[in-house]
Amino acid sequence: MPELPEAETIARGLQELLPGRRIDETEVLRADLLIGSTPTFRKWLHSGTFGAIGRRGKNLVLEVARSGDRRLLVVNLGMSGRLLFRARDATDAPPTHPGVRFSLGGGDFLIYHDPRRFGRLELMPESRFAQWNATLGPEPLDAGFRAGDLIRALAGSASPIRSWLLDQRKIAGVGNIYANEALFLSGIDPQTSARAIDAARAKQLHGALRKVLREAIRARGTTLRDYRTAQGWEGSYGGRLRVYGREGEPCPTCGTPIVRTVFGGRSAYLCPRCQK
DNA sequence: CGTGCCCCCTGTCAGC
DNA sequence: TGCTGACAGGGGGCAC
Repeated sequence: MPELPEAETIARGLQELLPGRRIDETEVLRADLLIGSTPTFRKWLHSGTFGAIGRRGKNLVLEVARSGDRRLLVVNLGMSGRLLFRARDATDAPPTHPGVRFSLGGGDFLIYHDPRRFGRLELMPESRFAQWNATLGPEPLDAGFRAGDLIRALAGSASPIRSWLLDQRKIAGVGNIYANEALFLSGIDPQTSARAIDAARAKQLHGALRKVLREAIRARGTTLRDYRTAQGWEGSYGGRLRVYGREGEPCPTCGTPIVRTVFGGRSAYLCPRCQK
């Protein structure tokens, strides 16, 4: 579910709510969501204090400090995960599938909710975090990520470009929605081999990726079904998607009906006229 | 090592 | 109404 814009939106929301809050207790209702031992997870977090909240790719990164030590709570939301701040005076219905509940004192909670349980939480010491961080590709919105970097990276791979974009080791944070949208904007067929994309087209792809990711962040992400911000709100980018989920609808550029194909086990949406 | 396929799990919806 | 199959934003493991 959540790709870079959704994770960024959640991180920004939590950054307003969590820093300085102490964890009184951690309840693990679904141990299969954790990487590592549940008792260690609970014990270490007990009396820890949240610091800065950020994101790496599609993952949320929550700093926790405890008696001079610092660890990173890394949360991957899978397809249906939510990381919700629930205030003491919340009146809406509580989450239906809570997996981990952090008591913040004063009756406030941070709740990890995940019906499908594809998500994972891992509490990482600094060294482990550095090792994990190194497995992920560059951040597409970083100023240091230049068109030239993308052009060089594409040259080595025979994979279809859509599959290449989904590989988190190549670029961090791009998922199926924004890969399809960026390929539409740059006029590239999703099945094109990565190394068959010339420099001019790759430069367009670089710009398109940054454009759609920035637009989506401004709209607080795309809610198709499960995604919610930390405050429980839906994202509004769904109505602005150009091709994703729009099989049979007219291409916004030329009016040709959008086509859905399946490869690599997932749907690709494209305009057969605009994307060659 | 790179790549493609299957599977993890639950909920929802279309079609019969 | 109720059953069945397809499908969903992700990613790890395995065979080739």
